[in-house]
Amino acid sequence: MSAMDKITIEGVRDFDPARTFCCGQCFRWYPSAGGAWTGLVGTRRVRVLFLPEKGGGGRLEITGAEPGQEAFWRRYFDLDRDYGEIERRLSDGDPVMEQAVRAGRGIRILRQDLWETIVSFLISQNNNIPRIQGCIERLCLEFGDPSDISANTDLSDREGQSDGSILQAAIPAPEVLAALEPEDLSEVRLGYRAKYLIGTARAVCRRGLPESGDDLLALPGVGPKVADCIRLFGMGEVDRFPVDVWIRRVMSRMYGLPDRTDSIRDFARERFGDLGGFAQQYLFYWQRNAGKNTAD
DNA sequence: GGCCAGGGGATTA
DNA sequence: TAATCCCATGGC
Repeated sequence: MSAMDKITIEGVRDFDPARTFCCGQCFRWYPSAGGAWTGLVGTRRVRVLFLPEKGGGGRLEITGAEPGQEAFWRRYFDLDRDYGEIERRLSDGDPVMEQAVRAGRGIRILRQDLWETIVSFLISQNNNIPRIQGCIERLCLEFGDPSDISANTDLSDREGQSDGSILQAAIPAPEVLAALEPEDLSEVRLGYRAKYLIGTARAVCRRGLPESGDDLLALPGVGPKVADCIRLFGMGEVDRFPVDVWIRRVMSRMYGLPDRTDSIRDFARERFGDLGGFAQQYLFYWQRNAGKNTAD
């Protein structure tokens, strides 16, 4: 482990870190100085900077990543998938998606750890993103293993000053959470989600992590929406189209659909097919940033 | 299938 | 100060 651990990946195309980290799929990436982003993946804290080059591609610098781990990061950022092709296919013949893709060009679907994804989206239910992030940070700080920091990955530009309370520790292991009672989590302020988290941790300790998406619905606190998020972000099922209030809003407004989850999911399966997950991310980001868009 | 409590906090009226 | 909303689920 060196103070200068860094991986550089050349020839990266169709990647916009800010959009990727702000499209609702992940909660542990924060803006850093100079357009970089600092995040925690597993126990590893890294800083990511994308440097565009002439010709469309660019160079991805991952500070704090161990040399030799390039394959892991290529997979995490889904770098071997052709997102330019996905953006073209979704835009073709669909003026709504054309706009959504234009607003969200460069979004990638991260391949996140399954347990982290389960914990994150259990907490996310009926909740807003800043508070989800706060809950996760408090949970990790109190019960998680300390972050593995091998290089300078300070959060030097968050709200203008560094913040020593975020990205300090990893998501707690299932065994750790399974041993808790809801009152032990009171300071994390999860509300009614605390009992879901503990119940799910106990189920995972008994039966292991779910291997199929259909097994997710047996976990306490996991319904259709949360299961779709876990399948899309944690199990690589990129055809999943999670329907939440933002998606309902944009779909009913732009496609004239009735504001009902079932009909929206049916429409998405018909229209987007195996690209449903990508379409969902462009639409979610577009709707969330409606009115404050620079790319459109 | 519809209704509503569950927690908490930010935003809006 | 009160009402409303937020990447829902579970129980009735």
